[in-house]
Amino acid sequence: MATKPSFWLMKSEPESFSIQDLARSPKKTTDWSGVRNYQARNFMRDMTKGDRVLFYHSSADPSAVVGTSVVVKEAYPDHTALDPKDHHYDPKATKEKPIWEMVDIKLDEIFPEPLPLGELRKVKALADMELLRKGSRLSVQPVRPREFEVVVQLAGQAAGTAKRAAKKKAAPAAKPRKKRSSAR
DNA sequence: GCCAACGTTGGC
DNA sequence: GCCAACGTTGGC
Repeated sequence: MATKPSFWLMKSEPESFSIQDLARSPKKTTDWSGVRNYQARNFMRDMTKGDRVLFYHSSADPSAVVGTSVVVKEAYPDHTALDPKDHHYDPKATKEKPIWEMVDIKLDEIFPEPLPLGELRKVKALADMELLRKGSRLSVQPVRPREFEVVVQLAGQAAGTAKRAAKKKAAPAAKPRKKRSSAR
């Protein structure tokens, strides 16, 4: 690839399409139809194959970054804009001028533990993230490489913490060990 | 081109 | 369910 991969964040309400839905999709891939915001569309036009995407659950309990995915198909017309029966139908769109576009993304990983918005706000290195800006509503947004890296790293840490907590919880149920002299 | 009214998003 | 922050629409 000519350029380095870029990094993005895409929002979805888990009620309509969750990362678990993505995991169950054929080839763990979905098209990102239904975006009806020009800025978000323009960002999708900037995407190239191999770009990495943070998957975010909005209006969730709690809202959180829940995993990562990869762009596998670059922007092409969003056919749902042409379908009068579709919820995202746009009467201004035509076959010649589709207006709206979408990309395909494929699941990379589901984080062992979601990273809630509240946790992300505590992290200094993420202070400039678009997602954390007051009143930010962009459903498709760029993420700095550094921010992407930090989020993925945090997800790894959170997983470790959760594992240790689970172990601790399970420990009291375990049989008390017979003491024996250690050779060490 | 201005701007009020309206609709939507999304955290809380 | 509330409401702040936006984006869009349409009258003028």
